Amino acid sequence: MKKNKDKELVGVKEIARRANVSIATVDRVIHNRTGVSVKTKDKINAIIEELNYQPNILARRLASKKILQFAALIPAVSEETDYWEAPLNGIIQAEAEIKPYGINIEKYFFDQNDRSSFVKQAETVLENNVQGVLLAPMFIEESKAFVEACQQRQIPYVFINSDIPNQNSLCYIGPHLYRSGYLGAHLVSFLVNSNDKVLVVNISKEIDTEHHVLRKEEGFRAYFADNKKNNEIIKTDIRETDYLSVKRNLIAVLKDHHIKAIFVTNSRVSFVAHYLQEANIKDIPLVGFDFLKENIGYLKSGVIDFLICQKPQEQGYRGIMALYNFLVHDSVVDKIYFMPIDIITKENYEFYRN
Amino acid sequence: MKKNKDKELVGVKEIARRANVSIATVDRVIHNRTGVSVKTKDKINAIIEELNYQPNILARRLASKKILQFAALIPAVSEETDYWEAPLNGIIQAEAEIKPYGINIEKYFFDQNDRSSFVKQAETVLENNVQGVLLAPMFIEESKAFVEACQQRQIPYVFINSDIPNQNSLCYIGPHLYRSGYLGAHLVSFLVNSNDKVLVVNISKEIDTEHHVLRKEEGFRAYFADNKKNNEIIKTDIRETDYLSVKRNLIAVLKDHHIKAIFVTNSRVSFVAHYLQEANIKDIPLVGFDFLKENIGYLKSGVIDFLICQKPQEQGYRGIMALYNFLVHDSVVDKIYFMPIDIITKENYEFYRN
DNA sequence: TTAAATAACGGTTACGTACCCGAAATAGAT
DNA sequence: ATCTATTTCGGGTACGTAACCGTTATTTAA
Repeated sequence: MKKNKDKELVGVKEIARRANVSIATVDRVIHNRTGVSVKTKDKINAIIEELNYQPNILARRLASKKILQFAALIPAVSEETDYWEAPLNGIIQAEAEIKPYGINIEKYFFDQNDRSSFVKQAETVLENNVQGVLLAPMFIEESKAFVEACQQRQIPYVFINSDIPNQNSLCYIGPHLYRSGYLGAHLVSFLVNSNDKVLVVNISKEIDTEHHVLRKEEGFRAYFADNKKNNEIIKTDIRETDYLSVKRNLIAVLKDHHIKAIFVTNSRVSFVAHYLQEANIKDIPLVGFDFLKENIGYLKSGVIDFLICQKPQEQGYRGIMALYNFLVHDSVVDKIYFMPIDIITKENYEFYRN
Repeated sequence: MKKNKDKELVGVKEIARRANVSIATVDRVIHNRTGVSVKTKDKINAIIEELNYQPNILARRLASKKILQFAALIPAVSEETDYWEAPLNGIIQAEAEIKPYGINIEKYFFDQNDRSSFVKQAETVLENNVQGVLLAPMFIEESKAFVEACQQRQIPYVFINSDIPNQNSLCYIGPHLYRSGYLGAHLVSFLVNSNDKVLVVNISKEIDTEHHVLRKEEGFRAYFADNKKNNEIIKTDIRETDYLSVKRNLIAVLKDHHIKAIFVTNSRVSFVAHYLQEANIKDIPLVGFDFLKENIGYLKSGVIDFLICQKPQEQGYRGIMALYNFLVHDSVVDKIYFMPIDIITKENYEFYRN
């Protein structure tokens, strides 16, 4: 079974010749359109199989003037957090890369704090008939409804940043939340002694539905349990995302407990850092998430010791490329692609790429 | 100055029409071939400028049957270390991605311990006239000679894994050695107390010329100096890369000094781990480099605490893509692309991509 | 002045695929 | 058997660019 390296320039023309039919007929079976008898269809398929025919993508995309339309349905960058700037940049990067090959990407932004804005944008996506969708399924039920509509229209869709299992998505690209919390605990354990009290801080308007926050905390606690560390773990939920609320809450908790390290389960860690700096508290190590500008600032100044990051930009990039590879090269894509769990410190942040 | 979004389908035909010349003439000035008067040439160039003409890559690569030949000149995977398997995989990955667009990559392997094998392979590259070269310039002088030959032939070349500055390479893609040693020291500092003795281990046949090893040690020491830590830093150079030599050396050093942590400056850290395990030494933390199978084994079992890694696979991938983007899309590429300095632990290694 | 060489350019085909349009073959209806 | 549908298929053009080859205009040499 030797490879036919140099012989791999078989095209529809050769297939047509061997099958004693015209190019048009071959084209019909390739795109399994109607108008071909079963007999010739089988014959042509056999030849395609035998020759291991690979369509020339260049010629294909050149000939078919149609350009593929992708939709990216993600949260808008808000004043609250510019986290979503990163995935957006990844999407833009992918767009630049595959635009020459006839792909266009339309972005649809919704408000993370407003379910209805998601629904509205989702409807717009369906109206502008697109061939592929990338979305951040933050609102579970609404997302389920949306992807069902996609399924009916045979539109493939990929999830990024958080997953909804068993929804027939083309794939999920994002973090393993539990394990990132687990790693967070590992890092914290470097910074405390046994029996030191540790504080977990959740800052989110919708803590109960935000699986991000919940699963990370779960992983965090699991680490201490698994490693038989008996540090006491205090926890505080802060449901208002403005600085003053965070501050008020922290003052109360730190007064009640002699905390030796703080773990913040999301990117709002900069609020905590802000408070620690303001209160001139220097002996409480701080670990949090995400490569945001403010967070990096506190990392540089030493207020934050570790940031855990999961390449949000690459998530956007890979999400688009998954659609592209599936639709254009029709290659198979991994159902789940967990992003690496990166550890950012003062010493390596300048080399990090989100 | 509004973008001409929908109007971006100007081709040579339109240019020819506006310039009152034939398509062929336009083609001549685009590829600045001879046979065009200065006057018409200028006119056509002006129109190209004005219309912001972007050649259609699909049509271009389809029409010009010529396929670009790239050469990858890297060390062979040896029994000593399979480090170079990773860059090779990255190269193969890039190859698969751009093969449909008419790029072929020939791999040339040399023996890291044999300069002459490098020279020989380099000559072969020059004979098989290629359009772009990716190389690991391990042997400085020989590499300089080679890239000079490339320059004469107008062949662009990129360095990976280690750099030789001021050699007009298209770019360098690889680690910042000094900073990775610096980070290594930071990690070690988590594992020791002040005044603990720390051991630096260099394992390499050519320590004096291996800037990898040297610059990392430099960065390592700098961290302790910068942070006013007065841990004593012992250092041992092991110039034989077999396990027994390493073991003998370690026994001697550990007997003379009361070492509290070990930092190995390259991927041979598994030898040290092997010894620590064999000797049943469990209280000496170990930090080293690279995501190799043996290293990961010791990371899992807890003998190695941290691995620092710089995505060798991605280095290969990006190196090829730099050539591709330069030659096919003629886009500008960054002169230097430092890889992120990744921290691998027991908790996140499964998600790491080399 | 004429032939020859060179410069400047146009016509045309080819690349591999998509798809329209019409022709031939077959089937069905009367 | 004749006529109309329908199925099945081939011819041909288009996509945007590359490059060969031939033609005309211009210059140089003899």
